[in-house]
Amino acid sequence: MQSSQSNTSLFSDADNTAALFAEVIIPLALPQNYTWRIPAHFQQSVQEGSRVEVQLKNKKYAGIIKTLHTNKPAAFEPREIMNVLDADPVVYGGQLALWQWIAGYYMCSEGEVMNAAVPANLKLSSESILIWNEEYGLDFSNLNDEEYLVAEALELKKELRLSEVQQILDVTHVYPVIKKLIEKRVCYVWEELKEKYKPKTETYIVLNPVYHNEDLLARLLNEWTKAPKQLELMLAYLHIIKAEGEVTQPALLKKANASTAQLKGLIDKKILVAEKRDTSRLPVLPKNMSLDFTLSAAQEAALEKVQQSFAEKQVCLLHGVTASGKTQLYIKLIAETIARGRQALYMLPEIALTAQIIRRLQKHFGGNIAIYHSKFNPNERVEIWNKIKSGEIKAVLGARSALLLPFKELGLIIVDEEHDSSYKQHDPAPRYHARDTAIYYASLHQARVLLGSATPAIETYHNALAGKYSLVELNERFGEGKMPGIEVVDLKQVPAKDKQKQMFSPQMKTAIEASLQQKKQVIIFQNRRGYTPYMICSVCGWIPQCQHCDVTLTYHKAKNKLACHYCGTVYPVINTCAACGSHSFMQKNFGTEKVEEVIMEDFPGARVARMDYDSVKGKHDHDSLIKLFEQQRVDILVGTQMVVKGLDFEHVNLVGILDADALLNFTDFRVNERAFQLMEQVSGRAGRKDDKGKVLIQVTNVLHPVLQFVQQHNYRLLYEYEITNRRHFFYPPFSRLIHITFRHKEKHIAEEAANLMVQGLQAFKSNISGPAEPVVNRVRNQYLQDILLKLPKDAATISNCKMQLHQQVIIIHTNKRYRSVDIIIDVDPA
DNA sequence: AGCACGCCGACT
DNA sequence: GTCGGCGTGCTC
Repeated sequence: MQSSQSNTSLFSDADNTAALFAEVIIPLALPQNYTWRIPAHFQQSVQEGSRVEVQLKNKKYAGIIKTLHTNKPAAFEPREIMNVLDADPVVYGGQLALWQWIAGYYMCSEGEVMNAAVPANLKLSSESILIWNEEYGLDFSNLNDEEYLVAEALELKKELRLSEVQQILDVTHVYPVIKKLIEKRVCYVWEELKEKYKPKTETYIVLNPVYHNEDLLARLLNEWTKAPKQLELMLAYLHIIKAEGEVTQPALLKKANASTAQLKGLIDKKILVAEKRDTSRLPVLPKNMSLDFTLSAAQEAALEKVQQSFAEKQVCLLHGVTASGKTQLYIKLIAETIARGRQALYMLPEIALTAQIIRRLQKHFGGNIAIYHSKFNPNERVEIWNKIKSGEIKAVLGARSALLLPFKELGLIIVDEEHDSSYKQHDPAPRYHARDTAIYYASLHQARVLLGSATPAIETYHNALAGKYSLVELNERFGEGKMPGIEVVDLKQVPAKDKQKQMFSPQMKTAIEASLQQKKQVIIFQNRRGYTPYMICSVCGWIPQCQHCDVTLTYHKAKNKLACHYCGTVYPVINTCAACGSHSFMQKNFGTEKVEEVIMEDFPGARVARMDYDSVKGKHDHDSLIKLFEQQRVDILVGTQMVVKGLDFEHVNLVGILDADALLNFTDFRVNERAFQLMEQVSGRAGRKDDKGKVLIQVTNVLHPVLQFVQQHNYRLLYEYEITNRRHFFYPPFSRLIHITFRHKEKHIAEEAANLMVQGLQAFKSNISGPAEPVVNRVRNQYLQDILLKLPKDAATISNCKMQLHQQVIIIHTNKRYRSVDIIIDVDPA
């Protein structure tokens, strides 16, 4: 990694070599990139995309060179770079261009993008080390207590890391004390930049080359006198090496059943040599590919359509029902991309990256495919990074962050479960949407994007119908798979003997019993966690709400607590009405916790498990619960929408949706879209080959259009319904409304910002023609920044804010505590 | 991200 | 008075 400085003698800094400068990306949220000078002796070794060691303020960083140029900055005198860290660039120009676009589009710094893209072990920053000043002597009389403590430790150990000083002192006092110590010349500071990536090494045992001469070797063995154990080991070694070609130290010792001392003896006698070699941390799989399956006629036709569409359009939406075998299409397309000599990226939402899909891909692509997601450790990441950069790895299966890997020649990006909201990164910048970013990336590099989903996001579907993307439908289940029959149970028809017992209609009960009897499995879907979604005072109707969110509090029976499902605050159970003082509350509705309890009462023989946010905390919980269910060690799985992410279960033949009204009774169109997606996805879990299965939907509003669409499995109808029945459309294909939230802890400042925004947008409004999608982007990119600059001095904090674009909602927030002002602006030109 | 500097309220 | 919290500005 360290570059050589061997050309130093060829160039002197006084040489008339043209002055060279570098714009460097530092992995920090800096307002812009800064420029360093390249001293003459580095001019041969620097390249765009390489890491350089630079000093910024008092710290050293490994930054990445974005551009090299000869324009000397007029406003300041650039410092010199201190070192070139890479002989070869760590990223290609393609990545740098993508970073720039992400930074611009999602309003963050390129450094923040770099932070998200580059493995931690490649983006080092310095650690301060205090070095004892030998000339100081031992006179500690002019030091105070804290200074004395550090000085004493320093005198003993000669140097201290910052973290060690923090252990000695109260954390808040570290810097002032160090400052004093430096002033008093007790010590000085050294900034150390360390390469964190360490290759993994293994010790190989090789024969001293001298004994490659057969005669010499024979004589050595024949004339062997002492140490019979060593001779034994020696013979074993020769045997193994003949069979296997090479052998590592632990393997040798194990196979020869020998001790380290015996081996050491042979090494000391210079007969054998121990050699440390770098090895890979990644599993080594054979690099052969096997595509040992055939596509059905429907799949074959869809594949052909996709391939044709790529000739004219960059992006293709593959709209295929659950279990239609989309993955097999992907595998064919990946193989084809590799055959063309380009790389392929297969993206999945993190939660869907299960062992099952990983094994499946590895079976077909062996060592040509790498897996990449947030659970890999930093060293492994560096190795994957380098292998992708070199082109050794041809395909990657990963979560959204895999998009930022240094692909050399990416030819195909598959975005599976394209509608999944976890493609949008929310919290740390860059707040990018991996699907949209993939599409941009493809346009930069003539790659193709395949979006796959059984329930496409409405904006994707719109783009497909509008002709921006091509559209391929796959409406048939693969193999003998049949679509489940969907039955709606009208809860109004269920006799209301006991309101509480309406959880399961007689139809639902019969169906569950039938499934259990057939030794099949059941999924019960209720999209509310907890025990009781809200409690209501039976005297005055008061409902406990969260102090921060105005959201009703859900009762959790296991924890015996009330919880806000919006902000997560937990409250003790309230027994007294805050409005009238009564002690009588009614529990309203039911969540998964209660469903589980009722099932255990009603179906005593059945094994029940619950899958929701509360029951599966760690990632392993999710995996192991899925495994349990897969192995049929659970009969009934109760869960929230979590049950739809993950896998196809072979033995499920009944899916029950207990309270579809909870999904349907919203006015917001975006929620209808989600309701549809959820119901469609849940329905897709039912039925397989031999048994087409059944979906039972309990609902009061049986005539709800979304419900009817679910029954017909027709997304297009939903889409048209949404257009013709416009409601609150905060969304580009239809919407001219922009919803912006301003947040600041001083409400009047948020209001002021909102007012300025309104003025700006109104000025903008007269220029609008055509669809609103570009309008939103222009407003955001152009006006928002102007507005922030125009804010009064009093509101200067706003200019320091972070902006987050989520779909078309722009949230501006500063600190943890804030008040918000929402504005909804109609930018329709009419 | 760090770190310095300046402002303001809370204390020996 | 001054200590320490937080808000703000700056880094080639």
